[in-house]
Amino acid sequence: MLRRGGETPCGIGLRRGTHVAIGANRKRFRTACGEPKVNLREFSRAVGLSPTTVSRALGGYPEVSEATRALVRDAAREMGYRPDRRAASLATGRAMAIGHVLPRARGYEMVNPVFADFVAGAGEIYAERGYDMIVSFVGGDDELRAYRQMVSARSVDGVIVHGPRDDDPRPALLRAAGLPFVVHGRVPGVPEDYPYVDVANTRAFAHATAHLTGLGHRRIALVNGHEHLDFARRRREGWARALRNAGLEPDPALARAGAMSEQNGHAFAAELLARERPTAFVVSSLIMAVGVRRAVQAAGLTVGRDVSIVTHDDELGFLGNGGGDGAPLFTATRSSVRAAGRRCAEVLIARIGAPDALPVQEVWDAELVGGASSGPPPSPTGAPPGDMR
Amino acid sequence: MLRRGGETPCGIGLRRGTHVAIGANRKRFRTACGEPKVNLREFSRAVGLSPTTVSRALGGYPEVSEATRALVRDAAREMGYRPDRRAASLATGRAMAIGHVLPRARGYEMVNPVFADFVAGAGEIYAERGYDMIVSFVGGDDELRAYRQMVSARSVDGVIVHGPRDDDPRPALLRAAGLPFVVHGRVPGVPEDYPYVDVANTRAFAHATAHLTGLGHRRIALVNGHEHLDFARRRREGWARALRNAGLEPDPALARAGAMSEQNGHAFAAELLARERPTAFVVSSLIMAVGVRRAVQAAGLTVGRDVSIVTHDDELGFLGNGGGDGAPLFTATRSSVRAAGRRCAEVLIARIGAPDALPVQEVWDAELVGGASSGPPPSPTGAPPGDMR
DNA sequence: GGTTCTTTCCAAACCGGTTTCGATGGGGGG
DNA sequence: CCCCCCATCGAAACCGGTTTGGAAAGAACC
Repeated sequence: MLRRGGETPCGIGLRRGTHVAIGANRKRFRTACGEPKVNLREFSRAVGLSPTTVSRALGGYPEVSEATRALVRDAAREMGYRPDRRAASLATGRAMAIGHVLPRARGYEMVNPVFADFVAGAGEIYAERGYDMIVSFVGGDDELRAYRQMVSARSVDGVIVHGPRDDDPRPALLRAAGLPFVVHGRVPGVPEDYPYVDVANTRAFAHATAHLTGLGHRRIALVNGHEHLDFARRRREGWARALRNAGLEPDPALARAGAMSEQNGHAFAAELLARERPTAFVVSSLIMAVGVRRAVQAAGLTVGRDVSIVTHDDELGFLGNGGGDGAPLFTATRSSVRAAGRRCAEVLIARIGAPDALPVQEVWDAELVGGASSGPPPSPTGAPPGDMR
Repeated sequence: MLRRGGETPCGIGLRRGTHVAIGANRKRFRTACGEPKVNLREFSRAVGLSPTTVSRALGGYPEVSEATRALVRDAAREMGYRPDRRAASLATGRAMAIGHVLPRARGYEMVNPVFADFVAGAGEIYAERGYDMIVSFVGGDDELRAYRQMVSARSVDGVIVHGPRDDDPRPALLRAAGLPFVVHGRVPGVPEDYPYVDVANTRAFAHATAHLTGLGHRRIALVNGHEHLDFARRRREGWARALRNAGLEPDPALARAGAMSEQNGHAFAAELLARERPTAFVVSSLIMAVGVRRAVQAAGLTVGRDVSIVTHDDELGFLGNGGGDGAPLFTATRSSVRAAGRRCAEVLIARIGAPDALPVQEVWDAELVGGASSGPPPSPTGAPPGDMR
C-alpha cells in the first residue's frame, strides 16, 4: 500500500503544501471528523495562561496559586480538555498502563473464566489510580512475543504474570528488560526473589483431603487443572500429602488433570466413577465441580451421601457456592480470586513507584467451609452404593 | 507530594543541571534500571543510516531499496529495536488501540462471563492486526466518565459498545466525539444508523418457545437477564410472541429477570416451581440454566421428563453443552459469542479505516439444537408431576 | 555530453504534552 | 529606601517517533 501523501484517519486525502499549511489542514480535518478536541496550546491560549502554567495547574504542582488552579480546572471541565495520554506518556516516561497477557489453556481455545474475575479485581484498582489495563489473549509461541512487544514498545509500566508454570521464561525476560512485574502464584524452580500473591494451595488441598479422610473416605479422586501449572501441582501435592498422612498411598489412577471446564469435570468424574469407584472427589474449581456433580448424578448417585465432593471456590461472581441463606452447596476451600486481582494490582503499582524495594510476597490461606457436598462414605463394607435409603 | 526535581521511574533522585546534562542523566538512569532500550536515533546511527530511512524501512514504505530494508530489519531484530508505541502513536495520530468498557450487572459486582469470551474473540483479531486492547471495568456513573476519558485522552482509535440498553447515552456521545464504534447488539429507541453485530434474539426465543408449545407445554416460564438490556427485552418479546401464536397469554408471573448468574437461575426457578408450577423453562444463558437444573432436581423432578428446559448457548469455552459425542445436554439456541467478538473487532477496524463507509449491520440467526432437556409435558391432565415412571 | 527522470536518502518540522531554568513582581526586614 | 526572598508564571528544551520537501547520485534519453 502506498502511503506517501497518504490519508488522515478521517479518510480524506491530504494535499501537499508547506508545513504550516499542512498543520492547518490537519486541524481542519480533525474538526471535519467531528472531534472537538482541544490541545494544550489552544486551551492555554483560551484561558490566557501559558502551557506551562496550565500543565502545572492540572498536574497539581505547587507553583501555581490556588486561584489560578481553580480557574484552569473549571475551564478544563467546561471545554472538555484533558491532556493527550500518549503525549503525556511520552514526555513523562510513564505509560500509565499495566499489561495482562492472558494465556489460553494448552491445546484449547479456552480462556479460563477465573481470569475474568481476577482481571476485574485488578481493574478496580487501576481505575482508582488512573492506570489503563492492556489485555492480550495469546496462545503458545505468541506469548513471549506479546511480552517482548510490551517491553520494547514501552506501552506498559508493568505486567501481571498469570499462570506461572514449569520452566517459565517470563520472570527472566521481564527482569532482564527491567519491567516491573507481579506474579499471581509462584514460579516453580526459581528462587523466590520476585513479588507475588498466591494462595496456599498445598495446604488448602491437604485440608480438603484430610477432611475427607477424617470422614472415613479411602478412595479420594483428584480432579485438577493442568499440572504443568504451578497451582495445580501444589494442589496435587496437598492431596498426596494428606493421603499419606492418613496412611494411604496416592494412586495416580485416581488423579485427572486438564483444562478447568465443566466438560472436563464431567468427563474426568464419569471415567473415574466407572473405573475406579472413588467415594469422594477433590476438585480444583467450582466450574469443574459442577461437571463432577453432573457425572455423579448421571451415575444415579447422590452428592454428599453416596459421593462427597470438596472443591476449591474462587468466589466467582457468576457462579456462587450458595451460603447466602442456607449452607454452602459444596464443601470448599475458599479464596477470592477477585481480591487477589486487586492485591496484585496494588502491589504492582507500588513496585512501579519503587522498583528496588523488597518484593511483596503474600500467601493467602484458603478457608475450608463446610457444605452439603461432603459426608461419610456410604458403606464401610464397600457394597455398591446408591440403593440405601 | 512534591515532585519538583523529582524522581525518575528508577527511584533515583535527579540532580539539576543543564539540559544536555539532564538528557545524559536520563540515559544513564535508563540503563541503570536494566533497560537496554535503544531509541531510533541511536539505532539509526548504529546502522549508519538516517532516522528517516530507518523508519521508512521498518514501516514498509517503498522509498527505500530492498537491500537497505533487509539490512535495517535484520539489525532491528538483532538489537531488539522496536519503535516506541507512544511516540509512533503521537506522530501518526493513530493510537493502535481499541477500548472495551465492560459494564457490571446493575447492583451487582458481577462481571458477566459472556464478556470474557467475547473479548477473547476480539483479542484474536487485535493480535492479528497489531492493535492493543484497553479494557476498563466500571459500574454505574463511572461508565460515561470512562468513555469520555478514552475520547479526550485519545488513548484509543475506537470502542466496542457492550450491552446496549434503554436510553443508552453512549452512541450519541461517541458520535459527537467522532470516535468510531461498533455495538454488540442493538440500541433500543434510536435509528439503526450505526454499525452493529447482533443475534436474532426475538426470533431465537420465539423458536425456543414454539418448540415447547409444540410439545404441548402451556405453562412456560422465562428466566431472563436484566430487561433494561436490549437483548433480554427482545428475548422476552420472542417468548411472548410464540405464546400468543399458540393461543396462550404470556403471564408476567411466569417471567423473572436478573443478572445472569447460576445463583439467580436457581433462585428464580425455585421460586417459580414453588408458586407457578411451570412445566418448562426458557432460559437466557447456559449459566442460568445450570442453576435452573439444580432447582428442578432439588424439587425432586427430572429435567427433560418432568420439566423441560430450553436455553440460549453462547458456546462458552469453559461451559459447553455437550454434543461432542452424545446429544447436547440442553435443547438450546446456539450462537457463538466468541465469533461475535471476532466479527465486531473486524468491523470496527474496518470502520476506523473508513469512518464514512456504510455501517455494517449484521443479525445472526441462532440455531435451535435439540438436546435431552426438552420433551412433552409430564401429564396433560395437570396432575402433579414427579411420580410417574 | 547535457538534461531529465528515478531512486535513495536526509534535515527539519511536526505530534502534544512535561519539566527546567529564568524572569518578574510584591512583601518584609534592616 | 534598598536589598533580598518568595510566590508565581513563561520560554524553550526535551520525549521518540513520522512525514514532508528537497537534495544527491545514478540511469535513461535526446
